[in-house]
Amino acid sequence: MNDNFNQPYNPFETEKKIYKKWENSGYFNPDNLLIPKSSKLKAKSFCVIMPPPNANGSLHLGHALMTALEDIMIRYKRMRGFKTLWLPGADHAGFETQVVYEKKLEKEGKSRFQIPREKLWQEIWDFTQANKVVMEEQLKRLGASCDWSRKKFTLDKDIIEKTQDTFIQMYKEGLIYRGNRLVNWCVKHQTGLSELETKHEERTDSLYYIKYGPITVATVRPETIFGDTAVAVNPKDKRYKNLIGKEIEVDIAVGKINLKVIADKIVDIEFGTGAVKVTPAHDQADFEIWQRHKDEIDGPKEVIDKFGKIDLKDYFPKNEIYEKLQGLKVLEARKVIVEELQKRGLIEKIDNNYKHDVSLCYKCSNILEPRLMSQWFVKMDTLAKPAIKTVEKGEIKFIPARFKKVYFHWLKNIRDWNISRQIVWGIPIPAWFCKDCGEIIVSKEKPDKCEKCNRTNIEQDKDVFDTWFSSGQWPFLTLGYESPSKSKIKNQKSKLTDYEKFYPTDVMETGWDILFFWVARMIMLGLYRAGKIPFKHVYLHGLVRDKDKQKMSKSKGNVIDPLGLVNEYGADALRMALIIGNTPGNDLAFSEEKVRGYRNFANKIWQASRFVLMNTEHADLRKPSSRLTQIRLTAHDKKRLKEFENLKKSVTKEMDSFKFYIAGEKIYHYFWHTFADKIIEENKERLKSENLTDRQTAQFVLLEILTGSLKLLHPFMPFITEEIYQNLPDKKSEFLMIGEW
RNA sequence: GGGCGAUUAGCUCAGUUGGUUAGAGCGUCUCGUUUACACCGAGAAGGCCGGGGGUUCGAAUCCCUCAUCGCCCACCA
Repeated sequence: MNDNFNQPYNPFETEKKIYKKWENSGYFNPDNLLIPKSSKLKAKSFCVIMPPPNANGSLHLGHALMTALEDIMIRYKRMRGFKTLWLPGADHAGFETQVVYEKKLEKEGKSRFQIPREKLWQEIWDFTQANKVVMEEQLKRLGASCDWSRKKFTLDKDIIEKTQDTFIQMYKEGLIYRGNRLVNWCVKHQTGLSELETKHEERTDSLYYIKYGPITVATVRPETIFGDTAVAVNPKDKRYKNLIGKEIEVDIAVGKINLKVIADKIVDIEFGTGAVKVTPAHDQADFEIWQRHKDEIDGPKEVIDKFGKIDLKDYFPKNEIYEKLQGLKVLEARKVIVEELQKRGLIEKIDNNYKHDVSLCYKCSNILEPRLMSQWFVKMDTLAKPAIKTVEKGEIKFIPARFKKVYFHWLKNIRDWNISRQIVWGIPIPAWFCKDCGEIIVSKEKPDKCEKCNRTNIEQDKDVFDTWFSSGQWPFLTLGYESPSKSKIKNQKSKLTDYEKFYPTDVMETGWDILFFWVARMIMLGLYRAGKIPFKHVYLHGLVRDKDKQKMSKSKGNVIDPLGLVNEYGADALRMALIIGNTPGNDLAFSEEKVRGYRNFANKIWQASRFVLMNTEHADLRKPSSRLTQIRLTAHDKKRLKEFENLKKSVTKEMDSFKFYIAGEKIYHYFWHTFADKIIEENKERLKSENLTDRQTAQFVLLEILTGSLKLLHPFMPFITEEIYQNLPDKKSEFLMIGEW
């Protein structure tokens, strides 16, 4: 018995040692993998692009789940003889990271608005680089068998350039336009957001009924009346029939304005008074009403500034009321204007129990202020159609399949995508503006002069891309996609590129919560730019919750650090706890007890292996010739071996259909309750036997099943299985990691 | 307002196209110091498979309906 087998099993030292060995072996890199001669699969490839974790903190349990799932797929395919690539990376995560960094600054009593652009950018760069190092170490501790030689960052030079190329190409083809539209503006973070970055919450507010001359309108936002440009009613509403098309004089305290009454079918006759004030600059629905009635009514009048404060200077002369309101925040202004209107007897009634939804910033939960801004938009309908089709045709499969419906619904109702962000942390938009004539020039390099007026007063768009615009291109960018013209020249003679070998990738494994943010956009952008789907399968895992099914959050104090668990119980145990009983698409109730249970299992594997090896090391099983002559399998032995073969088949089947939670449980159950509890027990007598044949037959059976079991277990519990394999008397390959399944 | 999911043992969940007495882990209880393992072994208790109706020789599984919970989407001021 060799000294390596201390007990109980100690994962801490073993796991670090084993990972180093793997890493030094080079077998994480598919280029170094030899395809076994016996494999019928030849040089088939298998590729998973890791969802790049945000480089703004350390890994949480969700990342550990992602790592476990993907590593299982990768290790399984590698053992099945595929040229297997798992490509790691990290995401600069624009807005997310900037918010994290801002919070850090706030704690130090600083504000990002006081730091010059370039300096802030450099600070966040250093911050993310430091985080990347930590994250990579953590991935290694979890056993991730990814190819570090190919790791990518979303701000790598080539990624930035190719992201910008896509933008330029889309602009040229009319898929991207600059539009002056209402965007979701976060007053705190001072940036616009896409509709996916908003959340909705029900609020109880007051609904004010305000007299607009002969008409009474109902509104929750009386402070926007300064920006009114019309009153809308439903064309079928008899009450207002003779007012449609006429102008009415409205007293709005700060002055009097004339508003045209228009008919629009969006107005609900039943709601309120059936009449709506139209404020195109500060309400999405009103903006759209204006677009339908451009000829009849005035356009947007902005009376709220980017800080969420009232600004009347462009539209009203200074007077007493003006002075009271100017510069007030929205909610304060609301009080003041209501008071003033009440004084004038213009408030008909107030419903204080009005329930409605408000849009909030998904990060800070402040109410979003719709604001009129010039931004870059991606026209989505053209991109969405092929993305729908390819899933309908089954070229991309969802696991679980029900997410297809959610995907279709979103794509069929998709709205144009605002990709401009008013932050510093991100990929610069390759666009330039002529300060003299306003011409827009889309180009990576600064143009010498304006294409239109020939003057040289040119400045770059200060905005950066929505982070999902770059990560949406991740699969083909990380694999080194080159546009066809370039790649032709380059590869006439040379070997296949990664892109040619691995794209489309095989599986995209990620959380269902970013189905729209990321998965849908990768499909659209992959089809658009590379002309091919980015992946064949989408495996969506759920959220890791605490044992009471509560969402883990810092404020609740129920966050569990995966590395703490790795240190205490080992990565193998943590991986099992995350995988078993966890079906795709469903959230997981996670508890430390579960990890402890699988730590016990790891020890079980250790002890059983120890027993088998203790009883075989002097058996001289190393020489096949002696083995063959001394072994006589009984009917029962054959039954046991057959039983294992059946297990292997069934586990293989589950692995191939992405049912890792079942595969893992089957092998777990077999190893503990069949191999350890039954097979070892029933062979103890024979191991003590005087009869050499009996003894060696028992040794053979135990060793055979142990080795096979280690293989089946390896994708799930890579460390302990490799460590034991290294101590086996006759191992066929250098590592279990590249052993034949 | 649309849509999705869930409801199975005390807890967390499986149950693949309908097919014997419905499974696992954890927990509970009883027994056991058999030299691989107490991070263990042997055994046990525990379920009108949310309610109601239907299809079927047969339903946890298919259909309808109701209830409760969770989630996503949506420009009703």
